[in-house]
Formats: sequence, structure tokens, C-alpha cells
Amino acid sequence: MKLLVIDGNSILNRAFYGIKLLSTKDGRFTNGIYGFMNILTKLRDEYSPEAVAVAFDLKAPTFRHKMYDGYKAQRKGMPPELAQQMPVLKELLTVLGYKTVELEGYEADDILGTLSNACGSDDFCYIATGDRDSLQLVRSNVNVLLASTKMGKAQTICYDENKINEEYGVVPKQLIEIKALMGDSSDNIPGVAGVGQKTASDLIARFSNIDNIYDNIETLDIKQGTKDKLVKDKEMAYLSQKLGRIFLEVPIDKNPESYKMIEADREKAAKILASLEMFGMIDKLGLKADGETEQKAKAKEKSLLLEECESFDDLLSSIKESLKAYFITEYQNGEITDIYFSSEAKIVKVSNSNLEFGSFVKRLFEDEKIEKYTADCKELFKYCILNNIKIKSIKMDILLAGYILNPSASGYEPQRLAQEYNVAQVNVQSDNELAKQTAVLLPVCNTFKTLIEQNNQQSLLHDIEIPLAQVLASMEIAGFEVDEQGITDFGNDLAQRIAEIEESVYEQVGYQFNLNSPKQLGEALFEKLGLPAKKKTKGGYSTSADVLEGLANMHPAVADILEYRTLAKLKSTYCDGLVKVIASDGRIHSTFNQTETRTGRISSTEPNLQNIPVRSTLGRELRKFFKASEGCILIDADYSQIELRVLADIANDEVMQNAFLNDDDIHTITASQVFNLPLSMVTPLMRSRAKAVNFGIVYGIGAFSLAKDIGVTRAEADTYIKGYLEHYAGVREYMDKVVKDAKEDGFVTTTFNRRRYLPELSASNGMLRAFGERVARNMPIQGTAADIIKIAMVKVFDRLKAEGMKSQIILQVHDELIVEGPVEECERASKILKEEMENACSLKVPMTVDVHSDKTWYGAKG
DNA sequence: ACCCTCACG
DNA sequence: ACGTACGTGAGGGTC
Repeated sequence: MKLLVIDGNSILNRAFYGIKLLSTKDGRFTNGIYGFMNILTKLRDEYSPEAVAVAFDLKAPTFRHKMYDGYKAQRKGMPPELAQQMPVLKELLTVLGYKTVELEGYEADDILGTLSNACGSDDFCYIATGDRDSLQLVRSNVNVLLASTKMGKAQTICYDENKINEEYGVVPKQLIEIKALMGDSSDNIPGVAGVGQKTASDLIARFSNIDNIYDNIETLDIKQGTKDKLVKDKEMAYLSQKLGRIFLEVPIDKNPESYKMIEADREKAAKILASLEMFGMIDKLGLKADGETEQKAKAKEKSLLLEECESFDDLLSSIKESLKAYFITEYQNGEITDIYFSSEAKIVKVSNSNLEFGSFVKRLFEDEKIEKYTADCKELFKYCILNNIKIKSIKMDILLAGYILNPSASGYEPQRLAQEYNVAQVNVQSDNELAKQTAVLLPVCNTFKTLIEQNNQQSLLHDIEIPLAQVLASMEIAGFEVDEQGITDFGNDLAQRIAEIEESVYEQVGYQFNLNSPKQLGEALFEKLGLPAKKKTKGGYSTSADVLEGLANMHPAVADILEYRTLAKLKSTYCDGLVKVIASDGRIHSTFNQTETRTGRISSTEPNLQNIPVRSTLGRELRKFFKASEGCILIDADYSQIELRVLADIANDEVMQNAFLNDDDIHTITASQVFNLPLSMVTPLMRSRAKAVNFGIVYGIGAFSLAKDIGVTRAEADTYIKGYLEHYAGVREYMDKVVKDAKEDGFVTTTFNRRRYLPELSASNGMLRAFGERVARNMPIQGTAADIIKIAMVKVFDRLKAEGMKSQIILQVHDELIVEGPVEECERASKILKEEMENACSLKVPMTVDVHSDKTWYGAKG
């Protein structure tokens, strides 16, 4: 009989801490159960046990507590987020046909020991745990599968007798003796004071056990100091031995046969998993076939056929009957290879195999009466723009809708969405991946339509995100012209200066090392040069710029290192990095991701054009190489203080609104409020501190961080914040209310109904909860600003098109739009930008936009 | 794969 | 006692 015994508490703990907090929409935490089931299925697949027992600890004190008051004394109980998952896990395991074992007065360890001990020579026992204590149980037919989360990835290492000898140099039973001497701080087992892992292992390797040591202590060849320690704590050593020895005779059913898995109650198991929103797990455990809900049972009858399209005309007329086209498109090198259409009855694959295909696509896409339901319309728009097709009536994009419904999801593939939203599964009689994705399109579209309406997010989807996808598509196609030679030359100049600095640093430190390695740099600065190390990171010394700045006047090498860092960053990321991605048209075509950020902003990758240097004089130079093409000009339009204006609006703070209505300088006004002085007495320093407070407020602020940011004491920072909230009473009220509402609702929203769920708010971990609260305060502000510029982008795009202009948006940087167009359109385009951006929506304060134009980005950026 | 650092709003 | 502002992406080092 092959038996698998699992330390339930230990594995659940590993699972819980191994992955980030997951919760259902109504706030029940599930990450522990999720991780546990993953580990369990992995073990089951890998070791195919015939019987499985899952052992649990109970809260009640054990025989060890009676033996020693201090046992596990300082150990904290499990956090409620984990505790609440425990009964659910036990029930789930039971309905899945696994035996759970627990007994008052004993730990899970003792149950593992008892069951493994009961295994005879015909049996083999695997013990799965995350606790090294169980290694003492290993023998010829008992192995321990030790779960660990090395490198963030869950893995199990199998320990047999050899492996233990390799690692500890002793036989498994001697591990008890080692623990007797060294103790176990996590269980509060004392051991012998002053004897640690190393000494304990050496002693046991030489003398086998503590009896041998204590019986012959006078004559043994041990250092006198160690001997004294051993003698002094002899009693503790024997107590620790007792506490550390796993008990092998727990009064439970010891017959391995009794733990054979029984038939799972599939329906119940599927129901539990569904209530935990673990639809993927239902699949993984194969619970679907006869475990569906009624809805799914209906769908089960559906198993669609995959057919090749034979006649474009026939397909088109059948689509015209319903006036709805559900399809997913596959591309290669900008060309469509296949389109998969789904209907209630079948999946039809249309291949781009002959000349008729182009006209079929055009007839379909341009037909306003045919509603399009699809996934990833940005790619579709790109294709249409490149092929001069005016696509109309996109009614649904489940990628964008999925993002709108939950911007924190880890992916938006159709099948994943189908699972996550418990949509009826539709089978396809084919292994074709896209056909499978297409099969769920129709039901997902139907579900999403309802959900989007329930959340009142129709406008967000239809008026903002779907139209925006076309704008982003055109921006990606347009790209941004750069001066390749200019960047290369700039990079070469940097390289020269970098080499000089490198040389100088090596000379000052006294040896060569890799300046790019924070580890080696830390050693050089804090060990070789002996500079005082203030901050530490997980890996060692922190060498970040703010630490180095504090050391700059203590050693001349520090300033060199700071300069090296700046130049190396410019060279590698911006010179080398950008030159690498210049396309054959001399332009850089970034990808704009519309479903990446949790706040509603877009992001830019390969390359990221949203973080081109601007703050430093030298870095800013790079923008001289971003230029308008021949005969064209760049127009840069950016919102002034958009986030604070949004805050003034949604917090309904009259003081702040008045400042914007009067077109006052907001930071100066804030300074006069915070420092309680007339405007005329605000100094530049006060203004800059007030500016930091304004930023801080938007981010959800803490006095500590503000103090660090502007270099004042924590108490001073605290007075600033207090003063701020006193004068901006509306802001104070908003900040409290938004957190309170978020705790009730489980999510926050922007003015345009974009949502972000915040399970962190119900965490018991104070840090995590505080994070949730800051996010609750920040997301509506950052998100509303993101919504506003998206609206503006759509309006600008439509206007430029409607007026037949050649000018087009080529980049967005969160509060800034860059348009490229013929010089002669400059004036008109500038006006359009300003108008549409300022009037994208109406807030209780004006939104002002600054517009500049120039041949290069450097010049156009005001 | 993850950490550290640093570029942007 | 501990860690500490929101949102991103990229490059280089380290394990």
C-alpha cells in the first residue's frame, strides 16, 4: 500500500504565505486553499498514492504543553484570513474523498509519525510537510516530501535516508538528538544555551546521542567551554529531547487500508470550489463531467463542430440573418491568417486562402448593421487601419470588458474569463486552441453585457475603452520618429565619460569590481572604504541614490558613483535600448497596453515611451532626438495639475476649488494654508514643501514618508499634514469617506465608474490593510484623471479625422498628448488639442491645458 | 525568476 | 517592533 500522509497545517501555511492574498468578490479569502489544492494535486500526480491521510493540529494544548509550560509559548496563532479557510479546506478534502485526521492533545506531527510508523515492509509512506521536524521519521520505506517556496516557486524535495545523511551527516533518528542540544527557537524549545546547529551536529555525528555524551562527559574529547555548557543545561537537553521527539502511538486508526481514497462527491466538491470562485480548479480536478450546475448541464449538450468555411457568401448571408458576428481573429505579420466565427451551433474557420478573403472581410467589417462581438479589438483596429477598412459597430470586446469588470485580474483570455465568471462551458470537437477560445465567446459576451450594465459601466466600455482602442492602434502604427545617429553619438559620448569615471572609482577604491552590481558596490563602499551603512535591503547594503547622496561628502568616490549610475542608465536603457527598437521606417513603434494597470492608465512597452528622461538636464537632452518628420511639427499638450483638480472635484472641497477657479498657484495657496500665512509671505521653500504635501495627499500620505521626502522631522511633517487637512476640510472628509465606503463595498470607483476591488482592506495584517487604504484614496483620483485623458484622446482623434487633417496623436504620457502633423496644420491642431482636452468633461473646476509646438519633443515640452 | 535601481506621471 | 506614498517598465546582477 502506498500511503501519502500530509501535514495539513504546515502545507496550508506554506500555501497561504507562498501566494498573495486572494479573495472572492464578497471578501472570503481563498489563497491558502488554492495553494493547498495545487500542492495536493501535484503530489497525487507525482506519487500516485493509493491512500491519503491529511493530519491537522487542533487548538487545544498537547501533551507537550503539559510537559513544558513554555512550549510554543511565543508562537502566534494563525491570522484570521487563514483560520477562516481551515474549515472550508477540511470540508473540501472530505467531499473529495480524502480522510482527515486530528486528535485533541496531539500535533499533526505525531499523527504523521504514528501513521508512518504503522507502515509495514509491504507499505511505502510519503510524508508531505513544510516542517523539517518530520525528517526524523524517515526510514527505508518512509520518505519525507519537504515543501518549500525557494525562489518564489513552490517545490517539494524528497528526503530519504541518504539525502539526510548527505545534508546532516547523521541518521534520521539522530536529528532528535541534535534538536535536544540546539533547541528550536520557533517552538520555544530551549536546548543547551550557547550550542547551535553547528556544534550540535558535530557532537551527535561524533557521539551518536546525548546519552553517550552525558554518560561519558568527563572523558570525552570536547572543548571545556562546550562541556560546561552541556553540563549546565543537561536537564534542558533531556526535556528538549522529549519535546522534539515525535510521538508514534497516537490512538487513531493505524491501518493504512483505512485511508484509501473513496469516491468523491463531485457535485458537492464542484459546488464548494465554485463558491470559492476557483473554476480552474474544478477543471483541474476533473469535476466537470457530472458536477455541473444546471446552467452548465444545459451547456454540456453543446459540443460544437469546427468547420472550414466553404463559401464566403453563404457565411455572410447567414451572419446577416442574425446581424451578429462573434469572432476571434488570428494574425501573422499584420495580416489575418484565420477568423473563427462562433454561433450557437458551430465554429466556422475562415482562412485567408484566396483573393476573395479581403473583400469578404471588408464587406463584413464595414457593414454597420452587423454587430461585432470579439476579443482584442485594438489588434482588429490595427488591421483595419492598415487595410483601409472602416470597421463599424463593435458591440463587445471581452478583453476590454474583462478589464473594466476587474482591472486586477491576471489575464483576459476568453477561456479564462469563461471560467472566472462561471459562464457555461462550450466544448469544441477539436484541439484547435483558437477554436476553443472562440467557443466561449458568445456566452461570455452575454454574461458581460449584463455585468457591465449592472455596474453601470456601459459608457466606460462603449464611449471610452472601445473607441480608445482605435486611437491606440493608430498611435502604434504611427510611431515616433527618432534621430538614430543623434542617439548613437550621444551614447558614445556617454560611454567615454562612463569609462573615465569607472577608472577613477577603481583607483579610489583600490581594486576593480563590477560597478553595476549593488552587492559588489556595497562591499566596496561599506567594507573596503568603511563608509557608514545606513539602510539595508534584503540582499545586503542599500546603495540607492538617496543613501549615496547622504555619503557624498564623506568620500569623493561617492559622487563619481552617482554620476556613473546616471550615465549608465541613460546609456543602457535609453541610448542602446532605444536604438535597438528603431524600425525600418526610422520610427519607434511602442505597444500601448490598455488592460495592464489597476487604475485605468495605459502603459507603454517595447519600448516604454512614457518614461523618457525629462527631470535632469542631461537626460532631457535625449528628447532632442525625438522629432517630427520632414515638413511636420510636434505639438505637446499637457494638463496642468490634473490630479489635484480631480481631487478638488471629487472631494468637493470648496477651498481647493476656489484656488483653481481663481487660477491661483495651487502649491502657493496650499503653503499659505498649511503655514497659516498670507500669500505674499510664502517662501520658495514653503511652496516646495507644500507641493510635496499635495503629492503626498494624492498618494494617501504618511508623515514618515513625507518627512523623508522633504527632509524634515516626522513631527514637522505631521504638522504639515494636520494643517493641510484642517484647511482642506473637504479633502479630509473625502479621504475618510472613500476608505469607509470601500470597506463596505469591497471596491472603489472613478467618476466614470471604473472599479478597483480591494480585498486588502479586510486583511488583518496592518501593513497590507494600510496599503489598501492608501490605494482606496489614490485610485479614484489617478483613475479619474486617466479616464479624462482617454476621453480627450478619443475626442481629439475624432476631431482630427472629421476635419480631414493629417495631424495625428502619436504618444500619451498620462497627462500629456503628443501630436505630429504638417507644419501648416500646427495652429489648427493646437487649438483642437486645447479645446478637446479642456472640455473632455466638466468638473467643478476648470481643466487647463498648456500647448507648445516645436520640431523636437525637447522643444515642444514647454 | 527575483532583486535592486532608476526613468517617468 | 516594524515599515512606511500611488501607478508603471527596463536593464543588469544574482541565484
